[in-house]
Amino acid sequence: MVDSQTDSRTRILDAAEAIVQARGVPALTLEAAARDAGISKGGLLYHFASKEALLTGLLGRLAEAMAVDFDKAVTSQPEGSGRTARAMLAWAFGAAVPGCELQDRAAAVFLAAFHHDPALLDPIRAVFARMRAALAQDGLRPGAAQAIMCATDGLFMSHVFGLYRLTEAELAEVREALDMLLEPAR
Amino acid sequence: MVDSQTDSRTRILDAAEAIVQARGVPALTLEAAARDAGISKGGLLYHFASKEALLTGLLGRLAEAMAVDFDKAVTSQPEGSGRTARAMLAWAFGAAVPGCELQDRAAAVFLAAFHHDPALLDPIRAVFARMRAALAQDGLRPGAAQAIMCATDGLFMSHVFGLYRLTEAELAEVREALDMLLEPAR
DNA sequence: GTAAGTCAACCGGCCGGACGGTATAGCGGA
DNA sequence: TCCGCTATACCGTCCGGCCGGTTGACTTAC
Repeated sequence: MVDSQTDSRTRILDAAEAIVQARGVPALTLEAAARDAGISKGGLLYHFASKEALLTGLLGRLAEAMAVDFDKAVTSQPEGSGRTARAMLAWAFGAAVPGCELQDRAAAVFLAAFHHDPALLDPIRAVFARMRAALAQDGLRPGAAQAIMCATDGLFMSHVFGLYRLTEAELAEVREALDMLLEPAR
Repeated sequence: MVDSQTDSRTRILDAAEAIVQARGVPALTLEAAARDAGISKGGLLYHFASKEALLTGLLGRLAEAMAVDFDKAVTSQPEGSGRTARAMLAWAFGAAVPGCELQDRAAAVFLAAFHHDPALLDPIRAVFARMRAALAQDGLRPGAAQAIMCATDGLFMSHVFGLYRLTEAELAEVREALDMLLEPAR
């Protein structure tokens, strides 16, 4: 199920994410998470006093991972106009094809948390707000950066719900189209 | 809760959608749907033999409404290159601001159905596939039309999960940026 | 050095409640 | 009378949460 050795807390979180990914939100029960993490239900409840606490833990971890990952994408882009938007494109299209581990994790945590209580997504909302703030002063035409973010979010949603999946060729074409929006303010 | 007079079947579907919108997916129980539809649980089960049947009914209705609405948006656009993409923009941005009734309904049905069984979304997937097929032969630069669809889907997702909400001014800016992608193949 | 005490970590069984689904009886119009 | 529709009562299951108890490592006391 999940690597032993690592501390129980992260083993539980890993197991919970894996369950949602593999068997869906309804399958995420405290018993199942405990079992897959290799501990008893009581043991799980020692670390997370309620299901909500477990979900809060999942979200905190995800929000931090997303923020770190995104910041890394930004700093790896050359400075200048449209830096944040370029980072977002690189981030989204880099994650869309391969293991896209973070993408899958995000989808699972999103759905599980939202199902229990939409307010649990607040940490993620904060991350998105930060991204939007950075995009707003990116030096691009107003709206262009936000349009790029919407597009990457749309790709993410199509992935979450499995509505459609673009081939690599299609992805490249979409990216090429979005690159057009990167030209600085006219 | 829901208008009387109309036949029970649609009253039940309306009530189910309203419950999810108002109180979330977990609140959608057969009892609650029956009560809000002004009917007993047994009565509901006469019309929908199981919860899955109820969700299937919701999805069928939604898929048809979406297809009809989208086709209407297409035919109301002048013919020519990029017609489908223009329709999609008009559709999404027309629905993003006001009552956006269909948008809210879609969100509710999406979440409820996906939670029960992701395969239930197949009718919706068919609608999306039709849209993508229409976009692919829209006469635009390859990828531009799909990029527009991704952007509108992103707007939809931000709405579903309440991740962020654009002001009308921001929406107008985003649309202006996306309009740039409408220029015919270079 | 060892006995006593302490504390975090964990176990596993139990309970109350809710939900999906079934069974069966009742009602009103054609 | 028959049939479409509705109401009521009930069952089995499952899940979240709780609780008493256990282990083992580490400190302290003598």
